[in-house]
Amino acid sequence: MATNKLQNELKKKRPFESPEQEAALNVLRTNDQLQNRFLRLFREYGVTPSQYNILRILRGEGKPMPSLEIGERMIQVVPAMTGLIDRLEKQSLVRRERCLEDRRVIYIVLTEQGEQLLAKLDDPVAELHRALLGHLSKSELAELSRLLEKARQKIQLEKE
Amino acid sequence: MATNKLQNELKKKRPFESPEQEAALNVLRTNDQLQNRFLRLFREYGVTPSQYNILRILRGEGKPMPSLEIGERMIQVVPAMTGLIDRLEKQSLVRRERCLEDRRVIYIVLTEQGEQLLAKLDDPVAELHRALLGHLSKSELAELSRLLEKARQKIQLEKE
DNA sequence: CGACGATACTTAACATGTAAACTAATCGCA
DNA sequence: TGCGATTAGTTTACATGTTAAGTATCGTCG
Repeated sequence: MATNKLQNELKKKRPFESPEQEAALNVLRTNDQLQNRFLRLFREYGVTPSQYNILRILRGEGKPMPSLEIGERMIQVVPAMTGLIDRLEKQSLVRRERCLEDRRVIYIVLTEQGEQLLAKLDDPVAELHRALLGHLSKSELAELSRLLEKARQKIQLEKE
Repeated sequence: MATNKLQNELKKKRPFESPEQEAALNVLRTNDQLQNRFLRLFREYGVTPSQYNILRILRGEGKPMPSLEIGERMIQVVPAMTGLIDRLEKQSLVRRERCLEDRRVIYIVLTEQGEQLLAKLDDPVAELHRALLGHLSKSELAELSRLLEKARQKIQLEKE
């Protein structure tokens, strides 16, 4: 075929220079659309995707964590954490607690309100995942995850 | 197996709730890492990924375009375009030109400097794509693109 | 021809992400 | 002991993306 879907979606006049570039743009575009949908869902509950991510990480860990450690599990660079935590604290979804043994460290504690918000979001989030990606078969989803994981291998290595 | 790669990467203690969620997080994480690498490359040349994207769209079109039309080809919402164009204009990579027939419309024109910057970036960009994704076979890349395109079908339908 | 709605774009206010520079506390080791 | 390097976190400055509201221009219909 002379043109393909993404090319058409982007109204590109020329074909892609390489399958690598096409795949990279597909990742970018799919991510943008997914993020956009979750952004809207989270907004109904007063949080942003990043804020939700932090709450999820805290719940997953099951106990307070230093903010840098949370940052490591996200893609984010350190300074972004400060403001993010500031806003979560303002909503009383987390609490800062200085570590007594090492006074440089500040633990982030998930509050009761934070737990409750997460609980309220569990079903809508799972449902949105299904609504957006449920038309792919289990084996397609598994293959997609496999390919994306393989894609990241090289990227991470180069990261140093 | 009890755990998988992404689960491990995220230091998650519990498995994913669904293959849909796992795939969505894989898209997110892969995108972040890809974007991060391109961010660094573009920065060496004084532009950001969004700015580069605009220049590419202009070159692809081959003639000046209204800024809203450029915005449509990106994921972006309208107001972001103004600042983006402002900064490109400050670097003399594009130029604003008011349309004489319809004075509401402002055409964005790729300048000679813009063309030159794009030309300088062509090789490094292609090379980075290969460096980051070249370890996937052609058929894997094709399958990845196919799955991502299929993933977007539902997302787009659900839009607005 | 003149007001009203639509269209193209801008402005403002805010959340996020990046880099660079800073502060405070701890560690290592002479 | 005590000084320099390291580590945790904050601040600042700026680019980007979002929503809501504003401005200018155009088209149309009464």
